[in-house]
Amino acid sequence: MSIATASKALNGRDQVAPATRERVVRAAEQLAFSPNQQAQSLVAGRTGTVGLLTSDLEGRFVIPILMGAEDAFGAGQVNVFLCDARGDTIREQHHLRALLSRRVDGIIVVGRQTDPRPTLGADIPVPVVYAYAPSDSPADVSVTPDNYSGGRMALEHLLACGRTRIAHVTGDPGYIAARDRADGVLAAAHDAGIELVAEPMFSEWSERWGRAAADMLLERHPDIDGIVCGSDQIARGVLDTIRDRGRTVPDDVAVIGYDNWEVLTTNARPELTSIDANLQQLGRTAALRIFDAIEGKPATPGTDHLPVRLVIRGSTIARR
Amino acid sequence: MSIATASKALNGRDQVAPATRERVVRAAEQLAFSPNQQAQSLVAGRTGTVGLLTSDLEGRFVIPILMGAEDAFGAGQVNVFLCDARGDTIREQHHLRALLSRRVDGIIVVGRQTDPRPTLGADIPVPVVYAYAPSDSPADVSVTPDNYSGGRMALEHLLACGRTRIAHVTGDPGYIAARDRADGVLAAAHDAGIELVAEPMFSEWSERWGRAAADMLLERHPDIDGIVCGSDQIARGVLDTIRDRGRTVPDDVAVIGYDNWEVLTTNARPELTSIDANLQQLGRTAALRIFDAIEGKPATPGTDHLPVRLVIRGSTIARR
DNA sequence: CTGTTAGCGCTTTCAC
DNA sequence: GTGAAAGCGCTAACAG
Repeated sequence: MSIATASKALNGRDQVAPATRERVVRAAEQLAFSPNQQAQSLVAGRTGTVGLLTSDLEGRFVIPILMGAEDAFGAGQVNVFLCDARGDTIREQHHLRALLSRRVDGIIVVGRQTDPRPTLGADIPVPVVYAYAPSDSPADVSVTPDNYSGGRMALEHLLACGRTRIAHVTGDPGYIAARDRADGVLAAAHDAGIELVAEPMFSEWSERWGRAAADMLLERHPDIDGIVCGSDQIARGVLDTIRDRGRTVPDDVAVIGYDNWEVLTTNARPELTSIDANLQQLGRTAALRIFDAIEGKPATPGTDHLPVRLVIRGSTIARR
Repeated sequence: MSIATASKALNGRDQVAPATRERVVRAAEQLAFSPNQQAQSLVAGRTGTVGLLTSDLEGRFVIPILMGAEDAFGAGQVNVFLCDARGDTIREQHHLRALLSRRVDGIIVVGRQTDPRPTLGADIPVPVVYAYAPSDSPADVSVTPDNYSGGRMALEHLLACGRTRIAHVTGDPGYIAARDRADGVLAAAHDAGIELVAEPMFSEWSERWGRAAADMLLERHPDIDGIVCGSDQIARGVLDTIRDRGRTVPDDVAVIGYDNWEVLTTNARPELTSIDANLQQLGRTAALRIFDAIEGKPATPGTDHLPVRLVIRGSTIARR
């Protein structure tokens, strides 16, 4: 029995007698034979591995994206190298080099904010897709959540709940995510022919800020009936203050968060309505882009803004 | 110029003339040559890759562990395949097979709770270390946080803060983590010659339960001055209720959480003292165990309980 | 010091 | 239908 024949038998090549194939398969099982992917890759010229290069320390964004990517690739077909650059360019270069020398078939770069990040450069010999944080080069392929639409969606939901005296409390204005969401909120208000009770309030992504902002809003606009928050953390702070001041949610004031971070939304009093960025879908899309590029399909460069979705809970519509 | 010589030059073998080496290195740079790890691994018999097999969907535990492991291996020296089995045994087997056929040098298995998990079996041809969730086979190597000591540490801290009328509110009694922590709390109380104001209260790992439990405790034991919580989520609920009932933290009641989950602890009012499981250290230790095993050092089977640490914030000691 | 040779484990022609 | 041979990109052993 030659090695070549065994190879054909195991790989389903059709130049093998059924009987022979049978014998080979049986033998392989007995020996618990598992083909050496290293060697297979060497001859095939592709490894079936992809690198995921991230700086998302907390893993809040990267994990759903990774899961989506795994889904798209098909579990076990493609494996993912996860590398954490910790926001350090040197370390990123280091990891990039390592990934390339391991001959990954593609690279997904995941940022921790939606601000554009520096491109890895055009001379990478494998396809690269930027997820969450788009690349600053229009020649690259990027996928990112549509924060503008998210902002719109949040405000429109409050309108649909019958609210008209609405404010927007959000995080660090240095983040483009904060500005995009605020733009969406303002545009939706404008389209509906209403004005927010106050200018959007920017500060930091924390519960503390949510508490402080809500305090001020309730003081100066006692008739306020809806607050769009730029993050779930801010929303948690807002909820606390409303409660402390003896008002109820959602009867007096409806509150909506952003990110749909489960640990925050489902533990809130009442549970928090929020905008979900569909990160798993984002990961899936990124993986598909890589896949297409590997197959040689021409990539459309530029940034794709993927749809987000509204998750309604008790902070905007009372549960009975 | 022969290929072999080039290889020697680039790998720092000492049988090359300095001038030749110089020439080779320069040429390599010009061509942006990066050696094919696949081929190197094939001949070396080891790949410099490790598999991280997890079922921790949220990534709350796995990310710090991954970071610790990366640290220990040295960034870029070893790369990590991250595979998420999603709590599904079939998928786990699938990933395991994929990892083995990729010839990883070792496997770290990360669970999402500290209850022992089924072993992958003794017939894996590479070293395996179980992190967070130990293996149920004493023949395996496991590292897990020392929840018992964590419970002790929490209670001792409240004692050190002068508290004596203390209760323990924790999560699902189906989790060994809940039981271990409770045992530690009780043991420390016993050693100090005090009794808890009530039996440890088990229910679920949620803020909702924390709120309900605190309500009951304050009702029945108005003089209570300290509460050890089994998780930060529970602690957040406890804090809310204490506040709602007009008592202050830490003056009237000191509260300590568990897990040191930043998003919960640093946003609390006041910020939450908590027990940190040192997961990054855990990851580092797991990686070192793998490393030793790869080097052929004999492994000590069994479960190692790694020390945890106390992180003091305003919920037990007032900040001025 | 340099180059030749063999071989890592596998797949793929291409004769037989 | 089967097997011998070449080669994927690299390193190690040995001759020159």
